[in-house]
Amino acid sequence: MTVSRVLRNRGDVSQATRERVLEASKKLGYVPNKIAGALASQRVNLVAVIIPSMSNMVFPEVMTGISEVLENSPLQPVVGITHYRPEQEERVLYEMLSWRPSGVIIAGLEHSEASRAMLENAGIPIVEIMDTDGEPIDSMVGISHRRAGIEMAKEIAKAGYKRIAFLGTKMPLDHRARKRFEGLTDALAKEGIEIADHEFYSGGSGLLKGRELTEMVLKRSPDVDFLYYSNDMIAAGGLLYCLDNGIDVPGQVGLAGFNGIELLDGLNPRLATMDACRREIGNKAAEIIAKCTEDGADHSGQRIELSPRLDVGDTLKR
Amino acid sequence: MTVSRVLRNRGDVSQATRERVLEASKKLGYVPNKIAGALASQRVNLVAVIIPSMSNMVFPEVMTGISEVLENSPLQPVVGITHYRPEQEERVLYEMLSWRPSGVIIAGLEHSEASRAMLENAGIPIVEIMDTDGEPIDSMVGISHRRAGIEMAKEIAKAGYKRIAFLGTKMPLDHRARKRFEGLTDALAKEGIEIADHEFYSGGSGLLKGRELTEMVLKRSPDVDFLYYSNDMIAAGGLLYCLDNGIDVPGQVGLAGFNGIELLDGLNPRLATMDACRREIGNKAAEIIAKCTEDGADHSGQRIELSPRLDVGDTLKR
DNA sequence: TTGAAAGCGCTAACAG
DNA sequence: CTGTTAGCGCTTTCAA
Repeated sequence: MTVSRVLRNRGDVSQATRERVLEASKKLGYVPNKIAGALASQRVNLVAVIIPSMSNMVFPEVMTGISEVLENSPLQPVVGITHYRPEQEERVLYEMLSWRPSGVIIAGLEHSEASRAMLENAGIPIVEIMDTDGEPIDSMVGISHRRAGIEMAKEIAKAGYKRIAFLGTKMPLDHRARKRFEGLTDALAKEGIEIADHEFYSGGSGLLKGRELTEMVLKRSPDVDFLYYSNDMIAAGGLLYCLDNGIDVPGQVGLAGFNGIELLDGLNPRLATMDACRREIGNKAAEIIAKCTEDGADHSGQRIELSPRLDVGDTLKR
Repeated sequence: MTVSRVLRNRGDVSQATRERVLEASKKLGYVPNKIAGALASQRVNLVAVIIPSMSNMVFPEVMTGISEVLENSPLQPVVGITHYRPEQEERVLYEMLSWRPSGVIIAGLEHSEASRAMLENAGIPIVEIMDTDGEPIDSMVGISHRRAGIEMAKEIAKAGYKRIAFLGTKMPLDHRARKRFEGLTDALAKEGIEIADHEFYSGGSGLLKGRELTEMVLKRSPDVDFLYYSNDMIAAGGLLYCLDNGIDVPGQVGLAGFNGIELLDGLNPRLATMDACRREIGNKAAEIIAKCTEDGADHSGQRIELSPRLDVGDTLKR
């Protein structure tokens, strides 16, 4: 009835009735039922955001980026966590899609067959984020992790390091770390360098984990002269380990992380790292969805590749 | 019809038809419409989680705690971010409530009048988390930040520090930091000690911010012998600053943070801190909501106060 | 400018 | 065990 028109401020309501309605609804503490609204209008102002984890600092920042732009729109993000498990991704996706969101932002390009099918048939804008090494279902925005690995390899080789070790998360889980590893390996191979050692771990990433991994590798392969970590937090742990043990950084051993975590900016020496453009990825992804719902036009199939900035810091010789 | 029964595995369906339905729905890629379902059943398996921020490590951990228990239930968390702004909280809350969630978990005990009213009239279980210094609307689970401040003050006084400075977030925003500050101040007063200096900041907390604040305070008040920070990240920055500048910790200056962030476990020396029980708070809060929706019984009005564990680490004399 | 009526796609209660 | 029917609280369309 008229009430509905007032509350959604659709025109064609006289000032008098409008005020009457507003007053009454305030007095009754009326909160509209979006469920009924959504059902009737076939429109839901929700965007599903599906990410692997919330506890490693990178996804909270992506979320911040998404929220930033969605706050200037009627859209609201709803997050689902997959814990890097494809079955979980499938479940969460199914759950989310059954709410008929206006769009979905999902991390990664690798999905189970069922997940792909759901995404393809959802009939809403899909943005796959973080990674651009592969074919998106619809749009994608991210960086090339392969290229990130390659660039880092070039920098390491240029600095003259020869015995390089990789320390990172267990591979089957984290496709992006894997791609960086592959990029690194391939690019080093071109320089005639083979990975001297590697160590994979599972579980949370903290300074302590970084220390442990570093100690393990350095004890096992004392001749290693460069440590490439899959994230900044364990790299920072490694750095602290080296400092504590009188290892000259970057002279004796060079170090690099990944992500460009702002939190760690105050480290001394400054860690070599590569900014993964997390917030920007969130911004762009949200913008794509927002545009689609605003004008209803087709903004699908966008491919936005951002360029991670390499920061050599003080832990990589020049 | 029967399809609905199969998909919700309500009994009373023969094996034969059940399989037929399942097969058909899979082939058609059928995803049920929860909106319609929710409207019809007057039940929505969503729990609204309203928190101030996602970028400071504490709330992601609370979220993890919440997800952990909700994963074993039909419930799904939906997060809203307030950026520590009451108006934003009001907006987000209104938005969330209009989806008629099964419960709400909201950070803090301080809310605008409008927010309180909404919460009180929502007719669903409300759990206010993080803080127990005050009166909850319904249930609450958290720690007493006031007491945390008091305990830290006692420890500091016991260690013989006399010139204590507080470094933390700007007050009007963060009630919990304020309560710790007040607890600290009051307890120190009892020992005849007055806060020697304080410095408030706004914006993100990182190592760099910790360094800057610490430098500022130490230059301004060179006689300060203890620095109490409102979070571990800036405390860690302060610690690095002291180490870099040849300040003896904890001899010349003692340091303590707050939160007990696992990420920082590998710091050397180990930071004195207090575990804020973030994950456990998430667990308990989610459990309350889950119980309510499971048995429909009244589990309201619970008050769960957890005890933060003090860890003196190596940056507080003993 | 306002009111009335017809669904949106499901669930719940009941009848077969 | 299975089919039918009547809403859930809105939006939309159409008539007044």
